[in-house]
Formats: sequence, C-alpha cells, structure tokens
Amino acid sequence: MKPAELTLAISTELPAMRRSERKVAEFVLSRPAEVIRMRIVDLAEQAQVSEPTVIRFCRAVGCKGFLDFKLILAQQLAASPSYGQIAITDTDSLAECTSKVFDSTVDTLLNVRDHLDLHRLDEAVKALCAANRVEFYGFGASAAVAFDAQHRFFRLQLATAAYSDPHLQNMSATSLSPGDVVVAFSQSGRTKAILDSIDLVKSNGAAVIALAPSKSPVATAATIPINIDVEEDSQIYTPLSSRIAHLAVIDVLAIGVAQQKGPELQEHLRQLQANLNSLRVK
Amino acid sequence: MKPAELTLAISTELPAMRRSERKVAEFVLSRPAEVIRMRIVDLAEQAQVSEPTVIRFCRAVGCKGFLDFKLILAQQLAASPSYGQIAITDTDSLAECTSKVFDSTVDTLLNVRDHLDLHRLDEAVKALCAANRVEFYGFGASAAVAFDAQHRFFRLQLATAAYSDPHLQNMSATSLSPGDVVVAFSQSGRTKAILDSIDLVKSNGAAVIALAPSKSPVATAATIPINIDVEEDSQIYTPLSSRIAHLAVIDVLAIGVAQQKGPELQEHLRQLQANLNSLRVK
DNA sequence: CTTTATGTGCAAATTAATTACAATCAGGTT
DNA sequence: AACCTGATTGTAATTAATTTGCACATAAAG
Repeated sequence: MKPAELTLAISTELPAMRRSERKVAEFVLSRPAEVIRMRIVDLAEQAQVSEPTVIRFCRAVGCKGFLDFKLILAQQLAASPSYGQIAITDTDSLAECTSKVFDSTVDTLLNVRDHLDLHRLDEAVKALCAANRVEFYGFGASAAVAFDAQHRFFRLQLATAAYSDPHLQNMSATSLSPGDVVVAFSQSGRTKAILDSIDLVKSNGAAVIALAPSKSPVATAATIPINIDVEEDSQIYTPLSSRIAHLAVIDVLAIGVAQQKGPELQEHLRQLQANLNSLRVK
Repeated sequence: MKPAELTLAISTELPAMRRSERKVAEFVLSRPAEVIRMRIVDLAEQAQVSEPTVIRFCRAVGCKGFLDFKLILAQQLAASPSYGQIAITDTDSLAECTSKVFDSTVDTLLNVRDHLDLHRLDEAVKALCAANRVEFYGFGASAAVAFDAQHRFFRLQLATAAYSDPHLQNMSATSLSPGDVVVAFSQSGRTKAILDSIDLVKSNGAAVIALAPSKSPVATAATIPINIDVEEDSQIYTPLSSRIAHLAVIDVLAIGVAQQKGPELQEHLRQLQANLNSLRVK
C-alpha cells in the first residue's frame, strides 16, 4: 500500500464494505487530519463501532494494521495537505487562503512530477542541446513563463528568444531551420494562435517541444509533447498552479541541458554570478 | 511540534544532546525513511542504545513520545521527500534531477508558507485594493515574475504595469501619487537599480510592497516588506525556487484582492473567461 | 420458524511504549 | 590516586495499546 493511494483505496472499497466498516471509512474520510492523532479506542468510539472493526477496516484498505494505517494516512495527508478542501471560498480568511494556495500548488507539483514522461524529457534535453536557436512562445499567463524560460536558458549560452506576440512569433518562426527548437507553453492546449505558430515552425523543419495538457491540440501538434495535466479548477479564485508546474519543468530541462554541456558552461555560469554581484549593494 | 520543522529541530538540538541520544539523532537523520516503519526496539537496537534513550530523544526534539515522533517524521518525509539530498550533481540521471527539482521546489514552498507574515500580507492586500495604480518592478529572473504578477492583477480590474527597465521604472515611478502601490521583486534583495526605484517611489508618496529576503536592503527600504527567505543554493544547478515562491505569494495577494473586491469583480472574471474561449479551438 | 452464513463486539492475550529505579560513568575534589 | 557527586544510561517492571479468538447477534434463505 502506497501513501498516495490510501484515500482513493478507501473510496474504492467503500461500496464493498460491511455496514460498520463503512462507518469507519466515512468517518476517516470526513476528518482525516484528526484520525492520525487518535488511538484505536477513540476512533472506534467516534465512529460508533468496536475496536476490532476498526482493524478489519484497516486490513480491508490494504494496511497491515491500525498503526500502519495511521502512518500511511499521515503521509498522504502531508503530501496532499489539502485533500478535499482546496477550493477557496469568499469567506476564507487570508490565513486560510495562504495555506490553500500553497498546498494546492504543492499538490499540483507532486502530481505533475509523478506523471512526467521521462523519455520525452530526455528527448527534449537532447533536442535543446543540439539546437542552434531556441525560442519560447506563449500567450497570456504563459507569456511570463516563456520569458522566464528564455532567461533561464539564455544563461546556458544558447541563442534564445521569447515572443508573446503572434506576429513576432510568425516572423521569427519563418527564419528557423531544421535542428532549431521552439518551446511552446499552453495551459489550455487549445489556443489558436499558438497552433498557427507551431505549424509554421514545423513547416520550417524545426522541432516543437510543447508543455500542454495531454491529448490537447497543442500536444498533438508538437514534435515532443510534454504532457502537463493540472486539474484546472474552473473556480474564480484559482491559484493557476499550472504555470508553476511549467516553470518547474523548465528547471528540469535547463538543468538537464547544463549537465550535458559540461564543465566549460559551469565556468561561464560562475562568471555570470560574479558579474551580477557588481550590480548589487554591499 | 510542527512536521515541517522536525529534522531541523533534530539538527538544532544535536550539539546539546547526550552522547547516546546523539546516536539516535544521527541514525534518524541518516535513514529517516526506514525509521518510520520501525518499532522502538528496532530503532534502539540499530542505533545501539536502549529503548528509554530513544524516548528521551523523542522528547528532546519536542515530541510527546515515540509514536508522536514517528507520525511527525512520516509527515515531514511525505511533505519533503528529498530531505538532505537536494543538491543536484553532475552524474544525476534525468529521473533523479526531476524528482530533486520538484521536491526541492515543494520544500521551498512549504518553508515559505510556514514563515509568511500574515499581518504584512493583510496590509499588502489592503494597500493593493485601495491603490489607483499598481506597478510591478523586477530585474533578471524577477522580471518574469513581475510580468506574471502584472497579468494576474490586470485581470482584477486594476490599473497595472510591469517594468524591467530601470529607465522606465524611474519615469513611471515619478508619476505615481500617494495611495498608489509598487510591488518590487528581488531574489537577492540587494540589486542597486531596484533600490533606486524604491527610493523614487517612496519620495512620491506611493507605497512599496517588496518580496525579498528578510533584513535585505530591499526589505528594509520597503513600506510593506514581505519576507521570503529561501536557502539559495550557491550550486550551479540550482532550481531557483525562490521565483516560484514569489509567484505563489502573488497568487495569495491576488486572491486576497479578488475577495475584497467582491461579486461584481467575479462577474468580470467570468466574462474574461468566456471571451478567452473565442481565441481557442474546438 | 429454523438454519446458516455473515457480521459484530467482548474479553483475553499479545505486543509495544513508558516509567521507575538502579547501575555506571565522567569530572572534579581532596 | 581514591572518593564523591551529578549526570547519563540501561534493566526490569508497569502501563497502555493493539490484535486475536471466540461467542453472540443479526439477517437472509430454506
């Protein structure tokens, strides 16, 4: 039994459970944070069942015993602290907002981490290393991501550019050659303008790495799609975690490229760091 | 005792510990993942001490007992799976890099979350709501953060702008009035140019919210400093998590402002969403 | 209305964690 | 160098918690 799947397992097994075990399951799902601090007697009392029933419940969801169950639940809670309560409401205090924003961002990151296709990442790193020019395209919230990525790769001695203007994208795309790489960012995966740019890039023989939801038009159009699926809450008060996931993936790619480039690049980075210090006080 | 600080507490207390407690501490720090599955007898045996010593150790680090200790450790591990092994090396595989980047980013976020000054955040939200104009300043990696923030707040019907050019910053700053707000981003907290801009903004009577390390010149100069302390690894292959922390804080501020503005803003956001869809396929 | 299978709780037994106390060790003093 | 004192550690007893075995209850089927 792995931590990430406990609450899921409970929900799955729930219909197949006996009446009193179900009482336990429902109680655990409703107040998981309290359960991890409870003894078996407390939980039995609160769920209105006997202690052995609690144990049978633990076994039913794939744990060795009650302690094992608590431990796994605790881990799952820590990993997804916001389980079942991410949505931000009008009445949340700023403190609640803060933890929800951070927790859901963390949730998103862990989720993306566990679903990344490493093989694709590897392809992407190789393509980036081999490229003469690397360009970053994005609109809206993804424009900032593209500029960040440009800054990140620019430090790696690559010829980089970032465009969030469709005209500039098209003009620049036209001048790309085979071997060059474009990284396209799209949270929706269905922005028309970015699809146009992608087509143009491909018709010039350059590769397109796309960070977009799987099976989206952008992912389908890309040469090397890197799928990033984030439950985009349709809520109004959404923390827009997907752009942060994109940034993290950019970090991975940048570090991958830096490794491949080897020691002379590292010397260059040290130099950069040193020069930056002259722009700072003290 | 909060989960996020257990290993820290162990490290802190370590020099003040007795010899045999230290044995336990070192063992726990070296193989935390195994400890959470151990019984007290196992841990005592492996650390070459007696069982009561283990308990004394647990108490010394602020836990109620051994079970409490294991529970908290399990939570910390789940939340920061990468404890003690974040540094990325030349020889790491891409898979290792990936988990290290994500895990250290998660670490950073949780750490920042636990050290945010909510009172300052509240002040910042109030200042932003009251402002006629809001501008975002940043250089280098923080430039992308500033543009992202501009995009985020622009949607909230505020008059916003973002500048990463010191001349533009200065010109714009000169035209600000009391009640207006500038949000300054600085990862180092010691960039000369941003300090110049901050001074200019203040001399025009506008407020400066700064996201920067505590006690840094930028934080000191700000009207409302929001301290963000990230262990900036001096490593070459650094994931630069601080910019992601800045983004998360921006999310909190943006949601705070959205809440204050109330329902007519929500209608506006819905409208925006609907219009965006016309730029998308399918 | 009985029978049987299944589910549930009580109480005993087992296992683990904690406390009390005694032995030991280190450092300082005569 | 021997002794004392206080802190530190381990042994053994205690207490608390979990788990198991078994008997009772309950519901469905004959």
